[in-house]
Amino acid sequence: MNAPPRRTRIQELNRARVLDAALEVFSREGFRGATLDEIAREAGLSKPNLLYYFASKEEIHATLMEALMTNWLDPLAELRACGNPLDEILGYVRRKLQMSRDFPRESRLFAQEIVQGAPRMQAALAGDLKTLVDEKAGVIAGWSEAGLIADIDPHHLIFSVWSLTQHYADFDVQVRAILGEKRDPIDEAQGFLEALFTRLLAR
Amino acid sequence: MNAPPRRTRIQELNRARVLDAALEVFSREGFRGATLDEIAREAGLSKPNLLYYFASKEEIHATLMEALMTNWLDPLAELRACGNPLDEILGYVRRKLQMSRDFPRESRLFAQEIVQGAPRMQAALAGDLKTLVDEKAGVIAGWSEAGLIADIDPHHLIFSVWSLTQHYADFDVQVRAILGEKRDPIDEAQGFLEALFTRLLAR
DNA sequence: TTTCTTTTTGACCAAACGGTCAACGTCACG
DNA sequence: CGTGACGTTGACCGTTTGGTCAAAAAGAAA
Repeated sequence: MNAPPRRTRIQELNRARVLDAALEVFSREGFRGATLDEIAREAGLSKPNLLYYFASKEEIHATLMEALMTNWLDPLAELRACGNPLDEILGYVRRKLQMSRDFPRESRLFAQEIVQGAPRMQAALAGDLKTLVDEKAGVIAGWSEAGLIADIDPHHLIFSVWSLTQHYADFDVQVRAILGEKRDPIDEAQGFLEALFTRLLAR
Repeated sequence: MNAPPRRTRIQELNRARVLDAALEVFSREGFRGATLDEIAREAGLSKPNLLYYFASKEEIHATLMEALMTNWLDPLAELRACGNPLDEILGYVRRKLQMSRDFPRESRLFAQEIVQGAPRMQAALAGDLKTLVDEKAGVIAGWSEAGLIADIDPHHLIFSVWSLTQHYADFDVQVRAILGEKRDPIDEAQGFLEALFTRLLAR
């Protein structure tokens, strides 16, 4: 497929620094709102130096999105048809919620891209993502038909997992403004969401 | 309080055109990503003409957010303590979902602002919004204690309504990419969400 | 040390940005 | 019809934007 990158230690290090800085800025400002100057400053490099590692703003963003896509699909990919249905779905919810806690910037980067109409990700959505979702929706539909869980639309079930878990990363400011400083949103969400999905799926 | 605006017909019309164009562009690109040139073009005005009606980009955005805030709180404000608990909550869900259908741009504008850390809305979140949410959370907690609905955290219940309904506006591209062209997302969501909240709240 | 490659940077560029202004139309109303 | 307020615009300004480039500095290999 693609040839091995063949990178020096310095390249490895500085590319990583750029991508981390870009994640910070893109997830905060969106693609158009982000500037190379800000990314460079955040990465601790001069702008020309940054452009030595990545040819353009587009390329940085594309690199970030590509890496994100894989990690994003992972928690759903882990859902096993052979496992206990309720456990499998609750496990998926737990993994997604954990990602909202551990990778909120990634979640917001993804949210930014989708809210803006996914101008540089359409293909991935209709491709890999749809393929995986349809497959897992099939698994869930099978469980419903076998009477192992309640009879609900599997696609909308998956959407509900996404929205309920990602909400705690994407809308973090709002959640914290309402709950106050003393409460840990995601900690509380864990119990709430487990109860929600348990009740939803019970026969 | 604030003096009556005293506006001509032309002012009324053109201010409305600017705000509509700005809603389109801001909701698509975020604050920094949006440009006055694009808003002006979308509104069918020259840039200086646009700046005759609004002093700055900030002012357009602020005007938009202020108008949005009221409409955004409305569906929750309508929740009545004296009504039937399940009906009241299902009614709230229905109203919110209807807003995702009728005002997706407003939903995305709001989402953009929050995802970006609510830099020009912090006060409103911790103020009016928190006040209203806390009040209604109290009502719901009362229903729980009275044994009229299941015992769940009222704040997280409200978050779940927000995330599940707004998802269909904010992540519209993704939802459509997965469901395909022939399915009507919000139409299907109606039934799904009613089932979800009925099961969640049942004693 | 020498030589060659990789890395870094200050100076620079054209385009796009938010915003201004003086001048010029257009409108309502007496 | 005249006149004063309202509405519109082309030309312009200083700054920021994504991106370039030649030249210098730093590493690696001999």
